[in-house]
Amino acid sequence: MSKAFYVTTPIYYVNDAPHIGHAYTTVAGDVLTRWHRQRQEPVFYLTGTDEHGTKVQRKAEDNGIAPQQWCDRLVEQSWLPVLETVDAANDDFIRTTSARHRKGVQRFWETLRANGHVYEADFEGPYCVGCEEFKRPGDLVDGRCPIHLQPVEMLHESNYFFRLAAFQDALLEHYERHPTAVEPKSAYNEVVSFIKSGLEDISMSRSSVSWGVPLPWDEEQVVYVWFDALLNYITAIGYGDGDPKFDTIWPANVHLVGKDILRFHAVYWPAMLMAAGLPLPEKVFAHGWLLVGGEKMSKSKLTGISPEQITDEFGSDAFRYYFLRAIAFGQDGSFSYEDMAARYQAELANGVGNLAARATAMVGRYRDGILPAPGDYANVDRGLQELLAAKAEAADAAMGRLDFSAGILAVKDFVDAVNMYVTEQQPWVLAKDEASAGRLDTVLYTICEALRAIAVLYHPVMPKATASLWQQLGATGELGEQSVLKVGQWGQLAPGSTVTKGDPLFPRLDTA
RNA sequence: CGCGGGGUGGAGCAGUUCGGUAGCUCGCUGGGCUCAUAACCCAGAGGUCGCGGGUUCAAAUCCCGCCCCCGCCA
Repeated sequence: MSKAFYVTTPIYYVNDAPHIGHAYTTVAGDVLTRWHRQRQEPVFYLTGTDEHGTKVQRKAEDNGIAPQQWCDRLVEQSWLPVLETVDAANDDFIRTTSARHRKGVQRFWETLRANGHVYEADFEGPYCVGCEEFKRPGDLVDGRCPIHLQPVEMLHESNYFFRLAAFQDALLEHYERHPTAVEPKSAYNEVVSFIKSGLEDISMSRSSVSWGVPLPWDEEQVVYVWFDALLNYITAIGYGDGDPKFDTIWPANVHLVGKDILRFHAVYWPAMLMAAGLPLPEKVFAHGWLLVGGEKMSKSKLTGISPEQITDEFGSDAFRYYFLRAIAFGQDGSFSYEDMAARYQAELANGVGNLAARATAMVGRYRDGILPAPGDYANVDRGLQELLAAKAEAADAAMGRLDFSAGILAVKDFVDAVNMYVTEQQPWVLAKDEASAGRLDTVLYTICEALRAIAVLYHPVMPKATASLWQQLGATGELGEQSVLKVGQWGQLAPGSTVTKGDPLFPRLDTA
């Protein structure tokens, strides 16, 4: 069995309320994995929640319940439902409080300790509870954490340290050899310059925290939350039990991360893996932020938008389409309701949706809903077929480099070309003259066959609408199993299929 | 001198790696069509590419300086 194409999202912090930024990452990973599934590769898509740390513990106590109950509640009520909301087809959901994760974390650090990568030392320094991190004195602003603007606490601990500094050269060499291991380029440069600035050994345990995974060799301490959380990527796929499935999935092909957590994923994480003798992930991709009104969303500014607010109005397909289409992946992008509505109307309702409606309506009206066999193809028809092959190839190439907007644009170009083809071929004129019946058959077939390809190409992005289109075309076979690599082979839709005009794929918005 | 992102037609963005007709979506104006979700197609108007200097035959793109906006655990 060939290795699965393995994609991960960051594990989301349970205390946060899910907003469209989280959903954006989840959708990106979902589209990427669905695309690879339709390249007929084995795929594994993982997401989950990060549940340990002082903040969670305190929040639970504030609410008068045990931390585990607090986490359970948030996962059930907030995080799992979001996956439904955006129609994510993840293969697993890892929680850092699960037994398999704790077991894997303990096994991992036990191994590193046995191999001499962990040592004990005293440490004293300013600690920010918000960051769950010791600060360097130079980072502080007026004695406060520059991020949380809260006073720091001076903590003295006897901690265990991970020999991060020892991996500095190996990391640099790795990144020199693999210039696309971190993308986009700006993120790569940032990582390399950070490593070059010098790495220091880093504390991997906490004695002051109890809500975490206990060190196997010292139950008085727990694993520092980041060095617990990162391991989800391997504990979810069987690292803890030595499950043979692990080798069919690891290493990850893509870790999707926000640009803020780049350092953890592109410096600490590979160093940890090197220490454990495990292969490194092929790529860490740092995407940008979603901005609302030009600013980063935040709960305090009340700009955090929940995914439901959008899907309730536009549906999950439009949500998925919009964020990947309108924003260059890897860069910040601004979200606005107006832009979302405008694109929905123009590209989905008036574009693909309307094309499907005009096509199915004409087959219904002129051919009683039975798809005619095409006659001889004219040059225009062949031109459309060639365009499909070219655009399908372009879409695949774009998706391969996580350029979702270019991938979608390639398909959209084809949709627009088909709309133009309909206008130019004027089937309604052909229908008035019995002598043109053969030509009408060819034109109608061409339009429907083009739609078949559009359904296949758009399926990873918009699973629901394309399933409806597939059914309206009377196409056979499982849509999710249609190959995006062979989608350009003309003539896959069988003549004689029953074509039905269904409800609009994307109803127009009430322009109130 | 904390780190980072950005300033391109009315709005939102691409293009800057490897200088050479400034592109896309929406909006706007005019025309075509009537199969379709008042949708579709064509044409057009609209830009000192933040500011100043430099390099060059040629700069949104390279170099120097400056101004402004924004983000900092998705």
